[in-house]
Amino acid sequence: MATLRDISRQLNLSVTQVSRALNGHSDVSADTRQRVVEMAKHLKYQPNLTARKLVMGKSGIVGLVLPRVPTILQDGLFVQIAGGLSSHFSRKGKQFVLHIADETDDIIDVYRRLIDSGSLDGFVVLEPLIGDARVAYLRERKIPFVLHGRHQANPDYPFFDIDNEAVGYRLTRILLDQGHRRIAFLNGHAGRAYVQQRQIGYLRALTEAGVHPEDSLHLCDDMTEAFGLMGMVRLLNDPSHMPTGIMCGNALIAKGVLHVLNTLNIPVPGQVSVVAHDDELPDTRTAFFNPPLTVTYAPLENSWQPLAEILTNAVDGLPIAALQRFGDVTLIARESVGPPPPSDIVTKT
Amino acid sequence: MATLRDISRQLNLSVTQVSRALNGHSDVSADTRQRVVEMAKHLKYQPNLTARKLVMGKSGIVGLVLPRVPTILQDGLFVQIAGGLSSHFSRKGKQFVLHIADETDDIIDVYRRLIDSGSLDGFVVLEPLIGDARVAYLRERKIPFVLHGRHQANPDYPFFDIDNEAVGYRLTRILLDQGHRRIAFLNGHAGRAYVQQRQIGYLRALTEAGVHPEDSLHLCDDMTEAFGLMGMVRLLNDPSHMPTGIMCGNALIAKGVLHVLNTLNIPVPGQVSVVAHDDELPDTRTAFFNPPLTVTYAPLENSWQPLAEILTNAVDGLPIAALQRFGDVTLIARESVGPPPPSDIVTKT
DNA sequence: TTTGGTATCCGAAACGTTACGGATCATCCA
DNA sequence: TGGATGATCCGTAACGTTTCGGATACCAAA
Repeated sequence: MATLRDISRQLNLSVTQVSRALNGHSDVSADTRQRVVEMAKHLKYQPNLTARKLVMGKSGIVGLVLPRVPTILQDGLFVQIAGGLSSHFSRKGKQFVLHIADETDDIIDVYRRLIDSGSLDGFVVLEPLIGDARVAYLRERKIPFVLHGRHQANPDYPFFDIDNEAVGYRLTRILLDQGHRRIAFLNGHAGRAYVQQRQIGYLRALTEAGVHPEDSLHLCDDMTEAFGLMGMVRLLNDPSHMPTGIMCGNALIAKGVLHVLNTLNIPVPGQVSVVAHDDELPDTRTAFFNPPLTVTYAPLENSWQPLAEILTNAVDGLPIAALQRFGDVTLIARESVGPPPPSDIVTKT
Repeated sequence: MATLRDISRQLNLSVTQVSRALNGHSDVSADTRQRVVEMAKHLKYQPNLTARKLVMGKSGIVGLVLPRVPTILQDGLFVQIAGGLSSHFSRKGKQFVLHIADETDDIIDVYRRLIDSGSLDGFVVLEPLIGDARVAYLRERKIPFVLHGRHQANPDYPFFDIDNEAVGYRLTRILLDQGHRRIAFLNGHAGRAYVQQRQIGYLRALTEAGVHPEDSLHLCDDMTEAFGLMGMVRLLNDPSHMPTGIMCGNALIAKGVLHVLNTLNIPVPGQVSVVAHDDELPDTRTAFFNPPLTVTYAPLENSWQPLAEILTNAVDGLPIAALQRFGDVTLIARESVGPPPPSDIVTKT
């Protein structure tokens, strides 16, 4: 509860000078600064964020708005996201708040209220859609934000993303290089930008290899185990077109796919090879799948720190170049990939 | 971005009067008030919360601190809690923020930092332990808070709770009234206050009925389906003491219990009767259990509004009498309860 | 006419911080 | 020695709101 004024009186200094000392300004002597800092510690001084915000126009608080109906929030993921962002922001001296929007509210209205109330400096935006309305609104109002992912190829706004086209391309190439020609892709929900980008990579790899893409082999749905189950069943229903390679948009889908294959005693990778992208979702360890899964690996966990850094920089007004970053994707080869069965090789050549 | 000053200039009034008009004070004429309100609407005036809180000393923000390791956070529950509280608080004109504490941090330190930064007016405290350290700390610092549950019988702090002793008592009575004498209670984690209170109700009902409680029939563990499974298996391992009635602390436990009974083809309620307390956890509909479950019913969902109201009142300094409320518990009789098998009745009488 | 009351309004201060422009003093070079 | 330079400091204003005490005008009662 101590104020700058308290410190200044103890030290026979002006409030101004104390403020400058504490904020690391230049025209304050080393000696004075030290005395101020010590006295601040002694009096347990905590800057009053409210007052600071009133004069600076910034609150030091950033937020995340999530819809109440959790599409991405299976199991512990929600906590992981909120916790990860929260701790990295607090490390940067920012408060992070999470706002759960009522399902009945228009999401843009929620942002509008939050912005108008003037207590948030910026936002983290998750799961961008193609042509995302939130992005459009935040850009229009010139509110700092950072996108987890992108919603167009070369954006002029801050983002952290992995190269999803490369993910699609590499997964496809793993299978192509083994000789597979009929490769299915159980991708994510159609509206998502990264889904589209991965599809582009997938198609590019196929056409490069002279394989004509088949629409029936590219399935889009929510990235759940259920989709993996249903999708795999659907593929099996058309034996003549049965693919020999399966790409899964995430580990949950792969779980469903493998469940079906294991249940039907279809050998993996003897008859069908499976690869996936692995975000390292909670309780989903691809290393312990049956068989252990070959994946492109980019833990979501690695996103929180860059997102926090980028948004912090965006709020501080750094140039756009400092606000765009890519995350690493590594390839982990395990035991779920092999050449296609001989019969299929013959069929194709 | 319009300020009080803007309105006052348009209307040839003082800033003071505009403020008073907008805040419903008394000494402002009806005519003036109307003009002010209209002008405010016209200029899209939004009160600057920062300025307001600076002068009033309150931030209008309340919070919830949760540990990152989610004990209570199975699946969608977390979102339900945060969303429910959030929307009810915003209806009361308060902002609600959620803070996920790092698992490494001492929880009290987290509260300390949050309080010292001065941006939170009060807290919602969930899952109180017996002799809860958070409660002690908040009381010591005289920070408003509301407890979901109590951690002692007649507390002098704000809380919302159901009568857990009655829950224990009523569940036990349902079974006693049918003639059961060996009644097991798969209760919750031992440190929790409500667990203790339910145990008290359970014991009271038993002794009232002249039944001597057996320690081996009262099991405590986390309220999960796994506990239901394990607990039921444990009970079955001692056939001589096999209970004819099972009480479950929540629906998840009951799910596990019924899973075991169904798998072993033990008829419910023919051989064993099962009752539970039902919080209406996400994805857990006791009406559709096999058989449909007789429960004491008190949806968690009903807690968020009273909690928001009570904390709001506490922050506003209302007397303690206005800050303690009980939630309703209703009894829903379904098909999981019947008399014990004849052999057992004979044995007992 | 005076007094008192009531309804309506206003100016100034305060909340705690930062930004701006200027002040003071010693030092240094011409 | 005069004037410029740089280091260090300070007073004041500002952010937008609420509150406090007092002002004004009007009307009824004495």
